[in-house]
Amino acid sequence: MPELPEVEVTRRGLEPQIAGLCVKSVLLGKPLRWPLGVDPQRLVGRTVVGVSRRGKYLLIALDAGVLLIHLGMSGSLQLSEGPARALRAHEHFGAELGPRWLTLLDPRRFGAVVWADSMQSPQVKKLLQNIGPEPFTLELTADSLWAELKRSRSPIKTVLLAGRAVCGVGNIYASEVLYLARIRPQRPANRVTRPEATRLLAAIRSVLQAAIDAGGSSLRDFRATGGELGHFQTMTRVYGRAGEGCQACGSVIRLARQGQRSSYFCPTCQPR
DNA sequence: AGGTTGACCTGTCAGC
DNA sequence: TGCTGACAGGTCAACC
Repeated sequence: MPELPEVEVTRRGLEPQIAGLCVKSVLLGKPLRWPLGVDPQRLVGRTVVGVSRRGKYLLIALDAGVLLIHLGMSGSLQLSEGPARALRAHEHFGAELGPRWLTLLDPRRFGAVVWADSMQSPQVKKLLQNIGPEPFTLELTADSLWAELKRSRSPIKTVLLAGRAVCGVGNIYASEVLYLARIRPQRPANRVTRPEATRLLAAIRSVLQAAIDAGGSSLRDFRATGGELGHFQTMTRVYGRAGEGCQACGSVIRLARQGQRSSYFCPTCQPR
């Protein structure tokens, strides 16, 4: 589930609540995508310095080392008051931070919790090396985005999901972004025009910012760290709306399969 | 090398 | 009610 907005909503909720707190205990549940990479006991005694984000990874910086957390398809972090307690169903990581208890709830277990001694560690570099520029950085421009798109003949939707041209755009927001930019998801990336690249970058920023402001999308189970549901899913213009009328022109929104993912688009507003 | 496909895992829902 | 298959927000290794 979690795309960049959900991860960012999580980060914003988490950082002020855990910065400065000391790790008192750690519990592990079933294995996730990768092993933790450290004896949980070595985390005990460390202090949280800050929480940042790179793409869809959350980075919890400790006074020694860093925890990388990925929410996968179904993960969310929950923070509650009170001491450590046993992990419940689908909770696969728990950390007692000062007076609080942080858990990763992830039914499908596509998520990850990885410890590294620093951001320079080979494992961290490997995990983060293929992540493209952050959507809100100034170094990402219509020109640089267009140059990246020129390099691929794959469908533009596929290229957005790959995260090399720009990171953080997942399956929901890719459909929304391409609708706003008026580009058909199936269009080969290298046939996106320069004016379209300008619209595309504006759409990426606009859609992701709106989703962050809305607290993310809670299609099934996403919740912010305090348990709040996001409501961007009620604001989508095409995602999940096959058969409905386009808000702009009234054409029937279509569903197409690309790879194993669903894409939604307006056949009139988004030319091939 | 770039592009495509399947695999990972579990829950939910529609259809029979 | 119970079974089966399709589908779900993301990567990543293995193949053409």
